[in-house]
Amino acid sequence: MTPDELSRALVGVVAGLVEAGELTVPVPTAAPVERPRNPEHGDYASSIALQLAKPAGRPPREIAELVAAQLRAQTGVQRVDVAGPGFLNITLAADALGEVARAVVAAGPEYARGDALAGLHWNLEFVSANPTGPVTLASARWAAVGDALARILQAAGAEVTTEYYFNDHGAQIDRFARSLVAVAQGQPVPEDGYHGAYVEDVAQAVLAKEPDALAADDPQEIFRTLGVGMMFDAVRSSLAAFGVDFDVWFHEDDLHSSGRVGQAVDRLRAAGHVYDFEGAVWLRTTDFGDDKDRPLIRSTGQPAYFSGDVAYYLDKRERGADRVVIILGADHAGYVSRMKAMVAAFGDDPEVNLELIIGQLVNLIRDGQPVKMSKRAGSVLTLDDLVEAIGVDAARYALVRSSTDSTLEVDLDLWARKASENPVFYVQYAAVRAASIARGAAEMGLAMPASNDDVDVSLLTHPREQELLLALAELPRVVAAAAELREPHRLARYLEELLARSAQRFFDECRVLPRGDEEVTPTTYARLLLWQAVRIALVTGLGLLGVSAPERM
RNA sequence: GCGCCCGUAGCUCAGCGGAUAGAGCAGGUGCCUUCUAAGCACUUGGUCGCAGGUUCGAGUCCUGCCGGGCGCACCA
Repeated sequence: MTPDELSRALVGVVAGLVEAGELTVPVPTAAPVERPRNPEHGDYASSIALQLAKPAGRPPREIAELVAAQLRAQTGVQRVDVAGPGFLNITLAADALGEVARAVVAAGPEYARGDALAGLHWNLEFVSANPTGPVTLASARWAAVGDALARILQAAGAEVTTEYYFNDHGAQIDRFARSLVAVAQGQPVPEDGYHGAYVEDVAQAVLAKEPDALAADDPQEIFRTLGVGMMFDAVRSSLAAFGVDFDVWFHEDDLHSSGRVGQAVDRLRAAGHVYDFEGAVWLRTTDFGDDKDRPLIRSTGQPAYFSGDVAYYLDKRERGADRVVIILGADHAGYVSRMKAMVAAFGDDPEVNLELIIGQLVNLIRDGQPVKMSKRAGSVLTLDDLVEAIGVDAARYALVRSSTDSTLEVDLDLWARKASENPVFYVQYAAVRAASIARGAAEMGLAMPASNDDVDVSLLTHPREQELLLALAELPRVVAAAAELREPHRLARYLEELLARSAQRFFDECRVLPRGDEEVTPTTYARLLLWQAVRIALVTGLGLLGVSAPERM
């Protein structure tokens, strides 16, 4: 019996009591089912009686007793106690709990899937850095989080399109091009230009391709086109090495050249939210809660950066996105109100159609000291540097395992270690042990029964087995919660603190394969089935985070 | 000054209104002729920043303070 099934059973019990006239309350759509912290409080606890007390106008313990009496009659429920102010402490029968292992193996990778977000099309944009330099450490966090979130939303039933928005239009690009030209001419980079060592590399690469570039009519245009193209390739290649690809690589320039920026502005003007002032065109975002109005077209006639955002949002909606999600760094927190206002100006609901995830920054620690970053000197730490230092799996896991609301410290020494104190190693090692046992069984010629239905899962009564089964039962709920809250770190924490930990403890206390002349028993098969379930859950869970689960290490 | 985020064990961090607040690291102590000890167990360590409020119940929600991070352009 899974927690979801138990929740439905509780709702059914309440409905029955209402129908029988023993309880007068609106029947809830779902009943809370939690894993109690204290194991003495059973496998699961429900506060349903506490929540019904008020609408029923009766003491919670009295309601709890009514529900408990009915719940005890359910198959799979071994014991129900009323505790404290009115909690129901529920213990499942061993066979009902053991069925979880069979269910996981039967479902395979589908076990983690749900349908909570089915029917909605999500557009998820992340990273979206200017093509004026390598992918930075901060962007790396959004690559890891965004990619994991996309996988998790899909696992929750959503249709997801991932997008990268190249800001390849406007002043920053011009500065980049001027920097390339300056370097190519052997002159110092302009004050407002780009100073990293890579600028030299790109400039040389442009010259290698177009040796006469500097003598052309418009050298800056050649350096702009070729240089930006090279940065596109560099960004895509860094992300690909990180295991991140996008469904759509969107170019800001397309919005301008195709006229969609103009169309979006016209549409807002027709809706009455645009005005002209001192030669510039403004969106009256203050009508929708912004601090000040924002320019769409500058008095120079050049479109302001914001106009691209406006047209891009409209474009996403017109391409079918019900929910537009954008992951941004904390340095863009100031954009939230104008973006929300723009959504409202289009007549959409800013609380529904646009979601901005503002994530905090990343700091690196090496030898116990912060790794210093100086953008000015160009010594910005990059995604490539991080991958080189600790590898893709550790990098992705480290970047995804904390709430995006918290600034993140990544201790390079810790994440490079091949030991259990390294969280990603710990989780992967649990999966390796599962694989190792399956290999051992195969080498012994130990074949599972023809059907998993013939495995007696009621034999899984050891405390470590029960703990592990309860952990396995949580996976679908954890994935659903991570999707609904847009918090992939919940899945990582579940994997290391609950699933892998339970598996390691199970490994330590419960021998599976027979030694020497020991007999193969029904328990052997039950445990092999349990390990199969664990491996599936770990591989699936790590997969949703974009982290591999090796067969051996 | 205004806005957003954070403040939980010595350190790094979990904890979508539930019972006696958790994990890893660091400190202390045990367990390897046994499926990978690349592991496990035990143990030390908390005024959940402070003060009010909401309610059956607050680390969690609200208000105000204190401390830290990031923003506050006709830049992108």
